Amino acid sequence: MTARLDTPPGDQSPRDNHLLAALPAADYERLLPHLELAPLPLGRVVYEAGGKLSYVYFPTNSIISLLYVMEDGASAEIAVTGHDGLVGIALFMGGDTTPSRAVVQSAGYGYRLKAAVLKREFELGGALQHLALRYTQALITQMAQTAVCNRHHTVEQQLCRWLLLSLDRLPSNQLTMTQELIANMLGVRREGVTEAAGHLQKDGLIRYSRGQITVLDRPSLETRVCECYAVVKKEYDRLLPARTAG
Amino acid sequence: MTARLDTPPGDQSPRDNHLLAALPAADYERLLPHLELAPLPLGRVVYEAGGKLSYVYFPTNSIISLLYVMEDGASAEIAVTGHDGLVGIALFMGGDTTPSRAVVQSAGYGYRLKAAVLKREFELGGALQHLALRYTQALITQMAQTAVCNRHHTVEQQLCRWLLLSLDRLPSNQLTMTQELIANMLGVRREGVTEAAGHLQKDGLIRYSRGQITVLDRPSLETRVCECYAVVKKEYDRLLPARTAG
DNA sequence: AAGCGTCCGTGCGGTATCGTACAGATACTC
DNA sequence: GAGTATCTGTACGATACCGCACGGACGCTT
Repeated sequence: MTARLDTPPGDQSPRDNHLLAALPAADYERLLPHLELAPLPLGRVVYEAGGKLSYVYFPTNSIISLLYVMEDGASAEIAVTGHDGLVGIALFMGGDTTPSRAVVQSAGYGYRLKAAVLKREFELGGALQHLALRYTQALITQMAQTAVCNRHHTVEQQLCRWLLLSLDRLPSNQLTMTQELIANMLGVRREGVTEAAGHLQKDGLIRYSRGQITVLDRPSLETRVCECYAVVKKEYDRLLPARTAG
Repeated sequence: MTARLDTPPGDQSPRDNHLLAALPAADYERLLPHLELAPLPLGRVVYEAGGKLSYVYFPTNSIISLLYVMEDGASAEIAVTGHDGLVGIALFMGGDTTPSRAVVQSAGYGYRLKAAVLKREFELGGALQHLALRYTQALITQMAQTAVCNRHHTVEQQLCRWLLLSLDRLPSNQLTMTQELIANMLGVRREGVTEAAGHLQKDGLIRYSRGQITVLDRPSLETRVCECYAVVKKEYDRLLPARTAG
């Protein structure tokens, strides 16, 4: 299957990203000329582990995974970002690079900003700095909770968490993702995902077919998920602005 | 056993903390009047999950664990901080609090700064801001690697990682820590730690007795540890200054 | 409509870790 | 120096997940 973008660029606005949407008019307009719309097809590596970042990305309707790939090829998702955040925190944190990789998990679009432009804006100490740092703290919570979840919870619980985190960053209740890929994200066997997803399907929570997952019963999903999801969600809600109107 | 501090306060200097040590004289002297020496006995909860932080701590010879405790009481260590960093990043990140707890894992001392003082200094956008942000990025790497390690590596590998991370933050090759407590940190059973530590002891890498661990053969520990330790160490070395002379 | 690649389901033995229970050993207390 | 609390070692069945193998189902291509 070819990775196809399901939304035409015409529908996009930088304000679809919650961080950009929360900027005061003055800051926003200062950045606007520098914001480039970037198509983000499934599987695109936004930046490689250890590679120097030349842009930060503000996703709109796409989802980006932060993934760590080990020496032996095994992998694990560290965190996930969508319209609620940005990709490339290492730029303003001062390290310029990270040991993890950023890869498009759900195709869509985002706006990107040249590294130098972002750094300059960040150094002003204004709204963008505050938003970026608060977002980073939310991201930290997500990573911490991922660590806890990896230690203590079952594959099925983790799958529920993963589905809900993805759903929160998508416009519909449908996502395009094979079990193989989910297994890579969760760092488990593909068969483990098959089994867990089978349970959820049998109980009517989701429908699964050849890389298309439809969530049918979100409330039930939330009863099966571990506490990790709620902890992360609550922190995001607390720390970050919801999407403000146009 | 009572928690006893094994170093008298007289030996302490704020410059023993690498972040404080890296501050230019002007910045350092501005902070100095506000720095209070704080004894940090074993087990002391520096801040509680969800609680408001009133201080940031700059450990000197103590080690602080960031620990997440689940609803059912199970726990997992998210990251660890010593003379290389600071405790309380939520203050300058803007969230004021975090869902995890900070607890003293190895007794010693630290210097603390009132929240308001730290925030003010941070807002200046000077050396402290840069150092704090770079440290935060290093911490993020540690958390990410903890997540990966929890997913993919054995208890023995994780124990080695944990020992090495602790050792790097201590002046001697000896640490005071029961297997029970280590198990809480790693989020595994106490018996799992007993078994793993038994292997290491049998092979002469460590000596273990009633809460006293002596590392006898650090090089061998480094051959048994998973890649996670080196990844974290390398990022800390890259991002942060080593201790500069007094 | 035949062929082929991808994706999903299943089965089975192997292993790491869990939960529980208990016994021995070391240090502190009185 | 007897008693007690704490810490460490051991054992054993239960369980979740792994590694591997293979079969079947779906969908695209020609």
